[in-house]
Amino acid sequence: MRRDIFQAIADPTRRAIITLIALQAMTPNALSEHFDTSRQAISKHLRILTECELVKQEHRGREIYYLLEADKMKEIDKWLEQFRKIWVSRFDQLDDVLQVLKKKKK
Amino acid sequence: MRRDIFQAIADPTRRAIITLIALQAMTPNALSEHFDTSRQAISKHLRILTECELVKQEHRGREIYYLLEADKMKEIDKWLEQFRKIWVSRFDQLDDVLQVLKKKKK
DNA sequence: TATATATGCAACTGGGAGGTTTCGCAAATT
DNA sequence: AATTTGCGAAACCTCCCAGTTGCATATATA
Repeated sequence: MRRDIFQAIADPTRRAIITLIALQAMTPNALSEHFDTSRQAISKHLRILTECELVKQEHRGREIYYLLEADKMKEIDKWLEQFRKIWVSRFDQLDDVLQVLKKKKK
Repeated sequence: MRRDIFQAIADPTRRAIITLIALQAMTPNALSEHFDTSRQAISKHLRILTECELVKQEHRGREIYYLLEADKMKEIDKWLEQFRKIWVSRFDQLDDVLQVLKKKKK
């Protein structure tokens, strides 16, 4: 079974879970109230997120709080890095154009 | 059919395609030589990437060059933004720790 | 004009993913 | 001790998705 972070964030429900627990740790029950699916379905999503180490458990009595491992998100950031260079060069090109226009004005 | 950028980059082959054409525009044939799948399979991936506006076509004779719409990648960057705040606060906490250590040294 | 090349599209297939329902276990409550 | 509550795991179902094969179309070449 493929289990990487990109596959994990592909599902909109999982992205919503991530956003929710980014604010504060939550239990599966509390989470499932925010969605139109069963608690078990949420649990499956949490299992996947856990396997990707995007999420961590914290047992408190019979409740399990899930909290975000925000650092793991940096992997996506890292992958985006290669494209940021392109964005920058685009901006550079735009700068060049603006420089030319400036000179013409003078 | 769901067609969003997160689902698009979930597939490792599509991520590789994106990385390849980020360097230079390529045809489906040229692309398929980099993979262990048929040209048609690559074409399907390109279709999905096109529908997500992650990729643009450029017809030259009977060849079709695919080039990256790098700006579209910013959408991922945008989604990551909400977690960057958490990274920053983590760094701040680390800074605090370092400050304390510094003071103790003095 | 006939052939080779580059590509997209349709039909089919197997496996995986997300959902539900049912069950069992552990902790809290009565 | 009996019951309620919170949770995960297993079994099952449906549907989507990535892959293949075969075919149609358009452009270049002989």
